Amino acid sequence: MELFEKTGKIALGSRLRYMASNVTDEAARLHELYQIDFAPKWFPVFFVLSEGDCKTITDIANEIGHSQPSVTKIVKEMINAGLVEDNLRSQDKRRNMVGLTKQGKALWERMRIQCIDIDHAIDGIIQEATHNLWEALAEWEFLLEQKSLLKRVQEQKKIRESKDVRVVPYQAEYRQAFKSLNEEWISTYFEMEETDHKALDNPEEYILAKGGKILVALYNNEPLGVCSLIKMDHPEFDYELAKMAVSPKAQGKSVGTILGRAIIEEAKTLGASKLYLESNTILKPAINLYHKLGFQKITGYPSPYQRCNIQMELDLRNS
Amino acid sequence: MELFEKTGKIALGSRLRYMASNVTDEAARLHELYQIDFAPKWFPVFFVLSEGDCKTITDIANEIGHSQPSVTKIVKEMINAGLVEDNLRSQDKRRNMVGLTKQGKALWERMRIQCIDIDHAIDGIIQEATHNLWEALAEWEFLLEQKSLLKRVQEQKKIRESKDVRVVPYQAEYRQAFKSLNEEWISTYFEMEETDHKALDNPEEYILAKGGKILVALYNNEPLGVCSLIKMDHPEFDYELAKMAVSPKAQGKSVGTILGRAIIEEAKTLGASKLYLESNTILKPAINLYHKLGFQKITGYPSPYQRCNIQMELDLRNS
DNA sequence: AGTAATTATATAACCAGTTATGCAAATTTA
DNA sequence: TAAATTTGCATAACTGGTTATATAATTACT
Repeated sequence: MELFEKTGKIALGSRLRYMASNVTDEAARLHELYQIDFAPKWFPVFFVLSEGDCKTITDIANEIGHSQPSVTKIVKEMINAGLVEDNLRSQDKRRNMVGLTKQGKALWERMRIQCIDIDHAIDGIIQEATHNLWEALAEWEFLLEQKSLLKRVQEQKKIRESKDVRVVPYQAEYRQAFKSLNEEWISTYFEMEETDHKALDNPEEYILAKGGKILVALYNNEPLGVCSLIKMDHPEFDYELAKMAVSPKAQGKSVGTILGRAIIEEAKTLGASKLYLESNTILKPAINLYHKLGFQKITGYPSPYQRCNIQMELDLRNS
Repeated sequence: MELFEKTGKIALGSRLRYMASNVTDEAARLHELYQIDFAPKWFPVFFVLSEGDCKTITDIANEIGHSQPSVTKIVKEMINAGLVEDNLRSQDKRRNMVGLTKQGKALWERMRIQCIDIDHAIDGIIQEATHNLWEALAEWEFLLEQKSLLKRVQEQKKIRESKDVRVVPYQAEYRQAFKSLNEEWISTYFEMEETDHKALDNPEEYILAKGGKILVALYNNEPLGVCSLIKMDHPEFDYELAKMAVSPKAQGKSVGTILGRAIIEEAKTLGASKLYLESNTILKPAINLYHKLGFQKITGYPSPYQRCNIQMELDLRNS
């Protein structure tokens, strides 16, 4: 199929289905070649039953990775074909124990020969090819079990989108965003306090004029994250990292990380040696982010905020 | 799936189907991730329409390798979703020209980004894996087009079965087979002649007693092929290769070749230096076999058989 | 020009699987 | 020990495809 070269790997599913149906069609004709009256779809059930004892419908389904109703249907067909018997010995009357009939066992003996021929034929193709399809499938089953395709694509999306996040200094046009993004999370988890209102209603005066800094993260020119450094009058700490807020719309774009790293760089260029922050352990993603950025938990400083139950610091002289 | 390791490569079809369904399921969830209201099965149609102009149902079906009714259904669904318009300009009123709507084109632009992420994600798996599934599929498509799986298995069957063919010297128990196998082909294509009756009714006297040899090919102890060397009283030729017959039941087991090689070996151990045979060009498979065994066409010797229109020789001193 | 053959599509019926559901038997819990 | 839950299976309805077939429009052939 030429199409697959054009679409790219997004058509992997279609390509697999296409190959599967080709192979299955040929398998059907193979049974004719060996003059065996056998539907290819019976094979997995037939195989597990050939291993010996009788089994329940559900056990077979689990072993072959089909749904239970699918096995029920196949077993019914195989009973009609005389290959399989059901309701074999079991005291549990819900269970339907299924096993091969004499005829089924005899057919299996003939089938094994056919399997060997097919195995050789497929090995032949593997020899001819430079890429081993059989091994590739086994490997992919493993790799996708480890980390699903969905997860892998999600990661790619994040990488791509985070490339489109720009961090810019605060300007008057972002005052509304600075306020609403912060109000959103504060009023969701806590109550707005007096100190919040002061800083959010007039950041120019309460943050910038006092030597602080505000950064805004833009995605498609829309402000989706904000963050500020507030100048502290403290023997140890130069700035407080505060009023960090990221819109829920921006999830999965690493906006928090990008903004955090940018504000730390900003602090460094301002000549800061130690940063301080206060938060609440209820905000798990935020705490995780601070940790990732290098902040360490500290204790014993007074806070103007009621909601604060954790304090952290970042020593910039280390890095 | 552990099963696939146990069944061997005969389950290739199942394994492919299993992987295809896994990948397709994840694809469906991917569209959710990107908040696109889109059924994965629409993708091939959507893709070919995105390439530009509108197309007929049948053209689309051919391009994506689906049946025409499948495309009819998909197009209908996409019309309901507002992505596609039908009955676009065409003077031929049988044709249903289909193209993307504005909305469809807009969706394609968003989708392209998604495709890139998926491509990257799949490339990532390919990097992790040692066997390249994508390339393997492309290669297999090519190799199976060159020679179908059916044909390849047929070849393996032939190789295996020809190993079970045993060649043994003539014994009285094979007299009936020697006669009937020869009568079968002679009376199908020609008339039985006087010379035939003599040799077939009493091979001990007319062939063996005169220093000739008869070999019988057995498959599962059943005589399915016969062949004889008849001592010639001739300055150039030592023996005539004659009364070679293979049952139609034995087709695809290389019985003819095996028997031919055996009788040539026999002639060598008898010290023969040149073999002779007569046949008819109507028997193409036989002539091919003689050729394969090394016989060369010659002319100008008298024959007791009416049906003979070609004569061949094999010089044993060459090999 | 009229008939026959071909083409493009829609529709119906099927196929190999799925999920959803209901029922009876068995097991667990109170 | 009775009630609640779980288990095993059959059945029904759906899905994404298929083949077979009917019909209308077009083209080819007297």
